Amino acid sequence: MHNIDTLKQILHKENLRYTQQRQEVWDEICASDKHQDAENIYNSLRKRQINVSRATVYRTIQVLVKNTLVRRLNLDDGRSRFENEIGIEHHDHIVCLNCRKIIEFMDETIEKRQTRIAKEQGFEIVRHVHQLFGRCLDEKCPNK
Amino acid sequence: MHNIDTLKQILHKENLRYTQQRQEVWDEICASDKHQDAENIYNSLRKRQINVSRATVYRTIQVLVKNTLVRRLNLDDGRSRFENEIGIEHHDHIVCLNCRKIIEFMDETIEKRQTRIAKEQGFEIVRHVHQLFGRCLDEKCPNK
DNA sequence: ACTTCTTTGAGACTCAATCTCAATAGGGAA
DNA sequence: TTCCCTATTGAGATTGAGTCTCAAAGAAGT
Repeated sequence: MHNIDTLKQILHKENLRYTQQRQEVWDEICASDKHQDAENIYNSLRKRQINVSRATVYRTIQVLVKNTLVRRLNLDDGRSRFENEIGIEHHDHIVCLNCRKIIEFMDETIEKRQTRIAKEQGFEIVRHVHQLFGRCLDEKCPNK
Repeated sequence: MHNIDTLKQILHKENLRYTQQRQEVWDEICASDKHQDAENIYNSLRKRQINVSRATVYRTIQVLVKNTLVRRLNLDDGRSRFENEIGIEHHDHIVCLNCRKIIEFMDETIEKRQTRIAKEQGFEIVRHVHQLFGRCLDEKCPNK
């Protein structure tokens, strides 16, 4: 399938070998639209009887992030979270401080303005972080 | 002076005692417009013959951040940086990936749009993170 | 199947940050 | 000022995400 080729392609480019473990880590990240951390990914794989070590999970994620198959999110809670970045349009995140629900957003005006602002300051943007932390109105949110 | 009263006020509100160490940590953060990390703050104080432990630096910073005398910045390099937040107008940051130079920016349009976007999604924003990472054109930047 | 070189896994290690607990020091009462 | 009570401090232990080490296992070309 498509995901296998994508992975093989970047591993080849990086002079790395195609292995079962790397495929499984990549599959796991693609399979979930949740924003999983490394430990979640490791546990999900183990639960499915797939032998893989924490070290391999972390090492594989590094390669995937470097090649923009995966995006690393830092939501200020001490661990990185990961999301599939292939075939996904760019977006930023709104996070509920109570229930940790994550909503994605994207605003063309903001994107353009930040590019212009950086340019005015003599910067060329490589990446950006834009996160809105707040409280949601969800029924199930402990917020009430 | 003004900074002493500010600190005494919030310590009183938090039912905490006013101590020399807490004052020194707060002074050190106010004294620098650099975005220092906890280790920097600790070292600066030690260099000035001020006895204070790492534990106290970290503990004091927590109180200052909780009471918005100080802002915590997470620039994705594994440690928090801190800046005085008293009497400073709100701003976000542009960071050079090569020389780590930090420029502050603020855009009213972006601020308003993000508030509206969050509201549309049923969120009330408590705080936000907006950071632009890129490469600067500075002469001294190893970027060249 | 053979050889070579990469990858893997278990556990050691790193590093920022937090915690522990005995010793120290605010600060109100007298 | 001194006493007393309780919070704070400091040194070092601990935590936890993430990285490193190195012997054993595995990919891939011949």
